Amino acid sequence: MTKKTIYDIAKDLNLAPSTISKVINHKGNVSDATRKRVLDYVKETGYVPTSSARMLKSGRSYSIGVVFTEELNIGLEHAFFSSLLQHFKTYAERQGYELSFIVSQLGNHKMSYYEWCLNKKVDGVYIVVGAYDDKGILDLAKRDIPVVSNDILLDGIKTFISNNEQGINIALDFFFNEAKLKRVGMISGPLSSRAFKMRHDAFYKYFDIKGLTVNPNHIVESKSFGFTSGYQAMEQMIKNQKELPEGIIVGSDDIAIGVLRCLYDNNIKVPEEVQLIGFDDIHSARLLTPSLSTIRQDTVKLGEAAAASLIKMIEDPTFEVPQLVELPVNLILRETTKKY
Amino acid sequence: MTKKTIYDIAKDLNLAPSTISKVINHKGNVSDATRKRVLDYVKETGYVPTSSARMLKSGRSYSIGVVFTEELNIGLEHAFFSSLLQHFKTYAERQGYELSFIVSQLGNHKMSYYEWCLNKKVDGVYIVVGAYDDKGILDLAKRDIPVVSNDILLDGIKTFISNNEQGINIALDFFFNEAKLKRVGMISGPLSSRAFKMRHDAFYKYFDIKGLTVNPNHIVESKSFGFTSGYQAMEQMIKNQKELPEGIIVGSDDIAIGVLRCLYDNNIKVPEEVQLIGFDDIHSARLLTPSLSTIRQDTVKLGEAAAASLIKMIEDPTFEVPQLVELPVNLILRETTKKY
DNA sequence: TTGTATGCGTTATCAC
DNA sequence: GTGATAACGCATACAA
Repeated sequence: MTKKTIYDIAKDLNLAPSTISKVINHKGNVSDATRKRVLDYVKETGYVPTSSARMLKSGRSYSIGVVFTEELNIGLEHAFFSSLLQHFKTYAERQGYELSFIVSQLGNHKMSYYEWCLNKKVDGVYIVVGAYDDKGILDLAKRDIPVVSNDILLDGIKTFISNNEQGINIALDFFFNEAKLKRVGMISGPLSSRAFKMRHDAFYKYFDIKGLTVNPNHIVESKSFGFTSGYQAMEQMIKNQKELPEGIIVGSDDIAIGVLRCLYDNNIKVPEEVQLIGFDDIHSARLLTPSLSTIRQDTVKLGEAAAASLIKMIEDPTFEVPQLVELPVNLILRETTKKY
Repeated sequence: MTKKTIYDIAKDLNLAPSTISKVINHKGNVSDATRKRVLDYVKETGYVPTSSARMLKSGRSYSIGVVFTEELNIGLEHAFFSSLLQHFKTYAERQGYELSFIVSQLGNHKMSYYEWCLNKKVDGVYIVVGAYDDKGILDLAKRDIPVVSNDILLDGIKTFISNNEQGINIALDFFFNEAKLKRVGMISGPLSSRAFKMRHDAFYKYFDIKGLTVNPNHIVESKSFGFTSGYQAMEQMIKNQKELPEGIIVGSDDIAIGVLRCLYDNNIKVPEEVQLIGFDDIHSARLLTPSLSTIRQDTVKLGEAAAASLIKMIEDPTFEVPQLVELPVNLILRETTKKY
């Protein structure tokens, strides 16, 4: 099967190519009769315009470039970001947009993110995960192409993230007001990551406002994003002193899973001796034993908000999107915290 | 910034557009001097050919369409398939190919998978997960476009999957020969899925060959793919009789996690009373407590083999790929089995 | 070795 | 309301 063109259609229908084009694009004046003839023919034969020709002519592509920086090679296996991408994708596709991963090599041409965008004529860019030292992203942010992100905070990029401070606050409120704990600590993620930094700072701010003092032995920074570094961070906290915190907030669920295992291996009962609250609510959080209490980020809303705004920006360049949108989170109480 | 064309370059350099094109595509005869002039200019200005024009002219796109059927809406959050996609993607990108999710609507045009492929002029198709009742996939398989899959078995699609029978065999060998168990059962996934059916059949075949008899009370089919259905399947097996199997093979890790929890809730010790072997080795299998023994599928090799073959098929249409390639699996012993 | 001309399938601007 | 016709940016056969 070789592809039909509007020329073929025009010939078959005894019309001019331009008329076909008008019908397909709902433009110009065409009589109802011919319109129907064309539409019927199109439906019957399943004709679809060739996008490359259309792109070439119109400069639009109905496609969105996706930047998914592969931190530590976890890439799409990283549950939280996969989920974000999943929901962004679903929303965008419903609006008729297609997603393409941005790559830095096409055929045998090397190129920057921005060049790639120019080249593929993508309408906008979605950064799921990005590194702050990624030159390509810095460059992209300065250009006039619409860019949204669920991760990175940068001038020129519209960011949709969770309200990290609120999350930490409700978790601490739980520990102090509900659970009436005295000793509360934190195992944060690597502070080079903005989100972890925000959670870490929110923790200190809360203590500050409430007039509490942070016990430095109860604060450990996990060196990386995963299980192993979480395990090590907890080991370190155990070594730090004899008196552990009664409650620990962990920077992310991924890290919390390592923390949980370390506690188990050291025969420290959760939640009886130590209560744990993670962050994210990744899929496996509820599957663990004990299942993980955590601060849930709404990946559906996060992904959809990013998608909706990007599409608006694309379709109406005058549309103003705030630089930063913070969505509320909520506390999910499971088995790593006690019932009150 | 408006995009430069080979025309602009030609003008700036006092050359003909075609000369520029030749240099860029490493074709035809160009003097070293002019080649260098052009190359330098290109490097300096960061010129990149417009892909739509190039596609329109050459009919190639250096891109691969991805079908990722969203079973039960888990989509990219499904750890096993995400992992497959991840590795396929990495390999394909290294070869200069780009991945695009196949959608059924572009702008305001509805279309079939195949029409989409024609439209986007993708060079080939990769089906990560597909449903057998998906008309679009059935249609695609009949066309002359190269299609590979890591899931679905269909004429016209080259499939790369794990050797399910081998997996079941080594697991059963472990239970019978190493662990010397007498009672071994299975909680299979939904048999409507080909892979689960293969694992289920391999189980029976093994018993048959060894002259063993299957205790029907020790076989349960999980109704779905996830935690909850695994939990329910195990509950049912417990209700079935007083004497549980000493060893259970579970159709997938996802299901096994539910099984594990059910055992925990019923105060049945793993691995002391019941030993468990899952299938897949998803990322979280090793993070559980107890960590899950499982039959590991090599998602790296699986994804890469599919990518490598697809690209070969694209670049050399005469290249013959076997209809089905089965890759070896291996048994990962963790904490849901005893040490021997 | 280099330049010219043509066409890929559309869309858009005009005449008719 | 409809139909020529010229771009869009590139690749390629062919002429110079």
